[in-house]
Amino acid sequence: MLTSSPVQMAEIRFMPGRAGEQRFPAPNAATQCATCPQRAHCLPGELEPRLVRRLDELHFARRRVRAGQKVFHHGDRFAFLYAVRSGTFKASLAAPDGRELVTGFHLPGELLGLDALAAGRHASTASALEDGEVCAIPYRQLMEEVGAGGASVYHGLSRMLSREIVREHHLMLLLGGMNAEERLAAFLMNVSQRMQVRGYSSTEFNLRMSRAEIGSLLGLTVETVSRALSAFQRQGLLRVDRRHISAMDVQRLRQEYAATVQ
Amino acid sequence: MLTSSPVQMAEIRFMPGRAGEQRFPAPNAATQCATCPQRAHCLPGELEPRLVRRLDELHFARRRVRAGQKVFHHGDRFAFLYAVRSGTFKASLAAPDGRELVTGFHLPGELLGLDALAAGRHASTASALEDGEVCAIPYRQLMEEVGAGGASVYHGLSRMLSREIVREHHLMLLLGGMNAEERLAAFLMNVSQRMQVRGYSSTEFNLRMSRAEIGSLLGLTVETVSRALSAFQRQGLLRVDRRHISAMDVQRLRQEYAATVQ
DNA sequence: CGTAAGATTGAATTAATTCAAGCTCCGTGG
DNA sequence: CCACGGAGCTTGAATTAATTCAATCTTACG
Repeated sequence: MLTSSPVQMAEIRFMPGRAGEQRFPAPNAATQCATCPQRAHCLPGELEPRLVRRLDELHFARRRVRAGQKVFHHGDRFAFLYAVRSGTFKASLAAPDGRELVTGFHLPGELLGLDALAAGRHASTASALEDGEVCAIPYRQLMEEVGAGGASVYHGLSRMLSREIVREHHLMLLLGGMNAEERLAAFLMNVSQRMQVRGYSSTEFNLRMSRAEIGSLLGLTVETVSRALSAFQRQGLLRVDRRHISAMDVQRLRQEYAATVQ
Repeated sequence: MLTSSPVQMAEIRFMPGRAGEQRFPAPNAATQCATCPQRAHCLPGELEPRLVRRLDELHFARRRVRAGQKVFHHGDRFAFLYAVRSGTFKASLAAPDGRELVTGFHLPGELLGLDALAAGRHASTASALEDGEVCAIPYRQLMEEVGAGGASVYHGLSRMLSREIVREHHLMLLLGGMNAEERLAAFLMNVSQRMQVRGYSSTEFNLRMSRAEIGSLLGLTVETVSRALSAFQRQGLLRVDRRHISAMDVQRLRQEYAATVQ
């Protein structure tokens, strides 16, 4: 959802010269799943090494996406799934009244477009909250891979689909049964945990999205989000400086707002 | 979610003698997907006839589930997906504070347990709102089918997973951005539409769940659900008699509560 | 027929929204 | 370089929608 620093993140991913930060400093590293720093959290993380090599033979195209640009728009014909390679992305729906409803924020390794399989058209819109890159996975080719005996590719993908369902269950739980501060606490703990998994600090990070976008995800207004953040700061649970969160006391946050995180 | 009448529903499904209501009155009809009245809305609906026959060779076990009984409980080891064959089922999560949070109601043809693929354990609990039957689909065997070249089984299943994601998107949209009456209107229109797809009346049906369960799904209290229903009745949008809804004016409901339905 | 669970309705309370004002930071152009 | 302007954020006060509390009613079921 957010990175402790955009510069740092870019460095880890795109400067193969920096040994120690990248485990496989192969010359052409960045274009292959096998050597992608996100592979553990991404589709290949679900596959045996043999199949990852096969996946790489598909040569996924990488696409730069500038902040604010869309990866796909709802209604677009579905041809590719997108894996976030770097940056933070926002998935959203158009509400009947025209408003935009955020359904999730996506960090490196996560897939975009899983709701498109149902109807062959994208049901949501994905856009970049900061400059980033996605890998375009041609769905048809991926399926041919399944046909050619790579049934475990299917396993990996369906597990990611299922994971998305679980993620949304948690969001529903939050929307259906928690008050404003519990929602925000759950959100922050979720971000914290996902940052940690990716090797970043769990107590200090940058929110890449606006208060309004957080509110949209959590079913709250901007003002309520802002007030809740201020309240947390007043209680000494964290420090807020614009979009930078620091000194977050995850443990106290958890016990005071007994909320499950993804 | 609900049926225009339990008796009627049972008859259609389990009395092969009643010609005209059942399109394939084969002697042993009920045990085969190929002749199941729900097949169009279920997994086989996504598959070519050849594969449906193959699916049938797996001989899914049917399981009677009495009202109130569980199909599976969250935390259970995942081995089967369940297709609703008859009856109405409720999927729910245990909230951190112990309350039960309903995540959906499931009608014949819909799958239960799709959230279990992610972790190999059921993430939710499914129980029957009335006596009914489910087909237990052994997931491992289904996967072997994919391995043996039935890649379209994969397609069908992933489309159903994706559809579940879309369904939950709509629910989130509802929870995040609508007021009480809009939520209930969206819920009723959703039920109405699903009833219609299954060949029942879209303007008259029985709700199989309590007001509390509807409230849980919609993020509202029992009282609020009750008040909203009364308001609809006062406006002449429908008639309520306990759990029976009749004379529902879908069109007016839609225009007065401009809400998208699944 | 009596009881308990579910549903309805009203009144009081509260959490969150809406409305409104002002602040801060950032980029742009004078 | 600094001022200007706007977007995003914060804070306060008023309003409102929904919850909570409470009482009553209905009906399904033993």
